[in-house]
Amino acid sequence: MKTADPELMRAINRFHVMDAIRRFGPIARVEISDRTELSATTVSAITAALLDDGLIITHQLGGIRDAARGRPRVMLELNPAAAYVVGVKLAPDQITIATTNFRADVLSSLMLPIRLQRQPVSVIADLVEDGIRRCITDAGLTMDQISGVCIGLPGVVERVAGICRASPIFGENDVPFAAELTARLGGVVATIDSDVNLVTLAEHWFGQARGLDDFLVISVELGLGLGIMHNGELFRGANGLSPDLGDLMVRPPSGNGSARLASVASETSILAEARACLTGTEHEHAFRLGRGMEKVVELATTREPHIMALLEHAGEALGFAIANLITLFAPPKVILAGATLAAGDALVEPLRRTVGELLPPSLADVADIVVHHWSDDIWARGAAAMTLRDLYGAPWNTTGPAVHR
Amino acid sequence: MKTADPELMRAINRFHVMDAIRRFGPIARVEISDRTELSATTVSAITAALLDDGLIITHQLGGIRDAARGRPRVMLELNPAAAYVVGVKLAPDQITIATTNFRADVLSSLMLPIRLQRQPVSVIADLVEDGIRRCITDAGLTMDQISGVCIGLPGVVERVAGICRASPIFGENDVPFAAELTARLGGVVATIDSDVNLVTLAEHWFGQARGLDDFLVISVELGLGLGIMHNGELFRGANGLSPDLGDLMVRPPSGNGSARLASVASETSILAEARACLTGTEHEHAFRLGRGMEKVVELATTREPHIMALLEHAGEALGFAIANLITLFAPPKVILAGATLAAGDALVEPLRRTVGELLPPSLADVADIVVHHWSDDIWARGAAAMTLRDLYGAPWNTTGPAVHR
DNA sequence: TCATTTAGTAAATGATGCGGATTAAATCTG
DNA sequence: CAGATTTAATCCGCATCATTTACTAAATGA
Repeated sequence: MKTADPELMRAINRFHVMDAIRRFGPIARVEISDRTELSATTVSAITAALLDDGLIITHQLGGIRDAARGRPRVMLELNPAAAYVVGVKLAPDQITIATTNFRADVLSSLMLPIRLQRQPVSVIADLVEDGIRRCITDAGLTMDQISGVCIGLPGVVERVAGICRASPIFGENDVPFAAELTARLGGVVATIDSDVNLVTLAEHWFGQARGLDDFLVISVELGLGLGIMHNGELFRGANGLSPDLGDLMVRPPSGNGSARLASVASETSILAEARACLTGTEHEHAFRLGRGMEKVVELATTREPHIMALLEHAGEALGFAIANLITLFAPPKVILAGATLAAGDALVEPLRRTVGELLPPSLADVADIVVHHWSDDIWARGAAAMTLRDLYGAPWNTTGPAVHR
Repeated sequence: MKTADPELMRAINRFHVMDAIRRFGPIARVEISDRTELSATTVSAITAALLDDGLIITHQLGGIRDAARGRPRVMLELNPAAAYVVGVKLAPDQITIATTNFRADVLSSLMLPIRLQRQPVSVIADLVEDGIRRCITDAGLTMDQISGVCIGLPGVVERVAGICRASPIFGENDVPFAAELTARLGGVVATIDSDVNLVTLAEHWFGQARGLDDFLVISVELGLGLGIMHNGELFRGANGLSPDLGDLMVRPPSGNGSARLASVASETSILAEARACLTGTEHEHAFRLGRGMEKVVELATTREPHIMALLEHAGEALGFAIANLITLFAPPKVILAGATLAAGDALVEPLRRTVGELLPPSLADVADIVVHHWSDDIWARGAAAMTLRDLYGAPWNTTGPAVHR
């Protein structure tokens, strides 16, 4: 049970101030005071401590002066150099890594197209470690300047325990991957999280859901993921487990029995089916080269009937699941993200149609379904943001209960 | 944005102390101090204020003395007479009302078997008002002693706005039922909430989920409801909407297309189908008398094939939905509640089997599915508890930031 | 009777947020 | 160009609160 003492008070208010500075860029103390509804005095005290700790910096010449009179505002912003973090995104066929500063600006990024599946955990950890070290060097930094590393991966992840319960990446279950990496990074703490949670946070911080406190993110990649933002907080299941959307059961395309969503609508299943129905055609070659998805996208633009039917089934299955999620959460926005969405309307149109058909009338218009095409390193940026989020809220150095120096 | 000030601190700690007293019955200050991790002094101060306000009372003669030496503990407990509240549960065919004291002990209860469907809102409000007044009188109280009224009803309810978005009870949507009743009760504030939320809270306070901070409640009555307890808090969708489980889409029994869960597994649908397949038999009469569910239960015990098949379909559909919910929330416990469960294993066994079949292996054992048969007035007790919960947390009289008198 | 033990309270201390007065730094005005 | 005005930020004093330390209360045990 968290007991409320003055220290907690300070921590809460400090977080609010940090959050306002992060969200509203260079911002004057008065405006922080307005937005947070804290008194000017309190804001002054907190920002003084933050400046003292080097977490924020002043930015004289405020630029736009709203009223031409009076003492000019001193703008405050995050000190980009206050901390550096690394974000990693693991996908079955590629590792993406990004180094960012305290403002979540990407300083360097790295993409390693490596097939991770079937590799032992230690090999994967080695690859990630090498990539992280390389990426840090690329950014002109050294390991001891790094405040934290966050690794996002598909599947069921228990963040607080640092354990990956199940993932297409690992052959085994219950992999303590956070500890595995922390051990390799010489004192730098690594955390893990579900990859969708990272996109969800990224959407909240930089993306289409800025300022929106309730929304869902559906990631459609080799696996399927669900991120839930609820009341401005990432929703995690009991024990901090992240749900795996692919494990949801849906109405199958054959119209008979039931099927796991992952077996109908994930990139993995789409590729497998596409390959099956294109065997013996001129297109088969692309699948052997690992260029299957490009071929599917290409054939979708030419409206190849088999592919269209296949994508329609996938879209309908996703629509079924999403309709149920909207029924449960009534979110004002649903964001679709992930590489598979390159297939475009052939996938998304049946999805929207199915959601429209299945949603109860009372919820017909609550959710705005949007597609967000993102570059790969943004996922890694989301991972970095996850670490920064902890740093912002952490009892930082002396910013805590006023250690006198 | 909620700013943290000393007053908030006090409110939080006061709530923790109240919660400890509520949960652990007669309890000494030392033990509160242990459990809440607040200092003995703080507990002393807070309990003094609570005593002063009459919210708790001392209970000398502590009873069991753990160590035979030392100054005896003074036990504290909720003052039953500190406040009285009324809980109401609306079902399509009956109104249940209960008056409780501050400890949520039921003082009087009332059950009105009235068919509410198709009645105009004002008529329903009149009926509820009359029932409330009657129930208060039965408890030996008067209206001005009542601190609050909470009405639970099936469907989609927006608690904070006091609006029922959609319900089988009302013919219309967006009914401002809370305002409707508050206007009739002469100053006593009425709130509304989804009926499952009330059971969920009741399970958390008095039921099978005491001390459990994550669990789901599935209510199977004329309608279907879902209650979610997450991190010790009732989970509500965006805008404070409560989800309606009946609107979820499931795999239909015919194995083709998809169907709304309510059309397969609610008591309404079960009765309709049972009536259809029993037309022309000796059993038909029971349905005309409105005794359909009793007849279904009776036939289930004799394993009548039609009924068994029907209940099996319903159980499978529920299992499908519940498997998906477990995938999403990974709750350690799922509680099934509601009148329809009287059908027993004919319904519950297929449900368990389906959940077992559909759950991904990684989640196979996380959730314990239990059935809870409850009497009707317990639902109303849950409604009362919902009001008490607000009272416990409210800035009470002078217990707030020390108004000097 | 008096030491011992446990429960509960009082006084002192320090952290915190807030309101009102004050200072700082610019523009406006005559 | 000097003083008035305006807006931003800070200083000072106060009230609240939780905590630590010392103390009192009320029982048992020797």
